Amino acid sequence: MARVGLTAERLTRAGAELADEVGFDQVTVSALARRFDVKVASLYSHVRNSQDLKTRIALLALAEMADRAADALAGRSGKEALAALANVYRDYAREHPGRYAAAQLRLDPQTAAASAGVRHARMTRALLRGYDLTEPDQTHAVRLLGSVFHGYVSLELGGGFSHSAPDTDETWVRVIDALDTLLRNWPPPPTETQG
Amino acid sequence: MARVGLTAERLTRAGAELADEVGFDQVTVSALARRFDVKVASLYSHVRNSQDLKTRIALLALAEMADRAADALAGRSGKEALAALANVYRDYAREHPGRYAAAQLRLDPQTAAASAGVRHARMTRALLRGYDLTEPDQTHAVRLLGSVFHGYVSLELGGGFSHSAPDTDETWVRVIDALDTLLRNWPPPPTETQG
DNA sequence: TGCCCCTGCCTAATAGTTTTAGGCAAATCT
DNA sequence: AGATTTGCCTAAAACTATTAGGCAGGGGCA
Repeated sequence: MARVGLTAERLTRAGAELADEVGFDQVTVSALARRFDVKVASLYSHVRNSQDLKTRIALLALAEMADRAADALAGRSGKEALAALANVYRDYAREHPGRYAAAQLRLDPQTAAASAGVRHARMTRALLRGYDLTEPDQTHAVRLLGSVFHGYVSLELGGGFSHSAPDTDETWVRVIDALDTLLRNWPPPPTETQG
Repeated sequence: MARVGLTAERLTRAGAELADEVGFDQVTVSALARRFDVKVASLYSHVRNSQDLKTRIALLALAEMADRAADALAGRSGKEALAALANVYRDYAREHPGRYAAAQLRLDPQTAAASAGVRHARMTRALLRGYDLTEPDQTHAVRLLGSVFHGYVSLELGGGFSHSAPDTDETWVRVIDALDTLLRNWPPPPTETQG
């Protein structure tokens, strides 16, 4: 009786909100059913299972971040683009900690390949065109940037930088500055050393 | 009957092994009881609850990593020390993915302050004495290194770098190289710009 | 050696989550 | 309106977490 109008999309969005409120690992089929004031079994017509639900939330988060990144990069290049992209991730994580955690979910290769994850990689690569890197070095740099962004954001979010001066905003601008410097002066591959 | 000899320490170690085998979030009081061939309730005399168990595993992992780091840093400085420390985290994460995940557990401030986490921060700072950084910049650099190490390791572990050439070992040495270069040429704080 | 007591592991019970199977009624189509 | 689809429900089984209380094994003591 009284159909609520559940769909996979509504469940995913509500799940994302729930994640931001109580943490991604607290997102449970039961909790979501409560939120819709509906019996638990009803959700299983729309999502295959708990894992499926979480995957959908992860994909939503990845897509949202990619959209923001695309917006942020439009019309920018060089350091400006670097800072804009960096801030996309950091801001998103602070506004949506649960979604950000969801985006870290390990996806199976098929799902990952079809996700917005590839857009992220492409955008980072596009950003690097503003610097002067040869092809293999570009990949190294993509990975470095991904590591710094993700590492910084997750440590900051996890409280790893708490209660220590100077504040994390200051560090953040200095880190971006440092990355910009580094990309401008990317060290050449070490020459073979003989044993 | 047949006392097995449970203690908090044995449970913690077994929990850590279990984490490495099946993943940290699959570490459950029930699974641990099964592993000791003991009823679930029996564990509750030794650990307060599931959260307590997980916290103990996290503390174990942090301590183990700090021990390895201390060993690795002994007698090294500069880039050699940087590479050694970086490899400690990466190697530990690859040998003990479950423990590494445990170490990411959010600890309450009290527990965190009493954990080996502070040793990690101290060692990173010690490493930076081999470079020429003023005090506030040292903190920024500590955070940057922590971000890169953690970010790289967790992305690599999560498959974020998979199936793309060049391989991740090569990127890793280039990233360390890049960090070394960066620390040698740390950009000065930007001068105030007027609006 | 025998007794006592403590502690360790047990049984029992409650509660929450996940998942499947099958039913009834509301919405939709003809 | 009648038929069909489909959305949400009840019921039930399995697993996890946690608490309360019981029994017996092993160490300490005479």
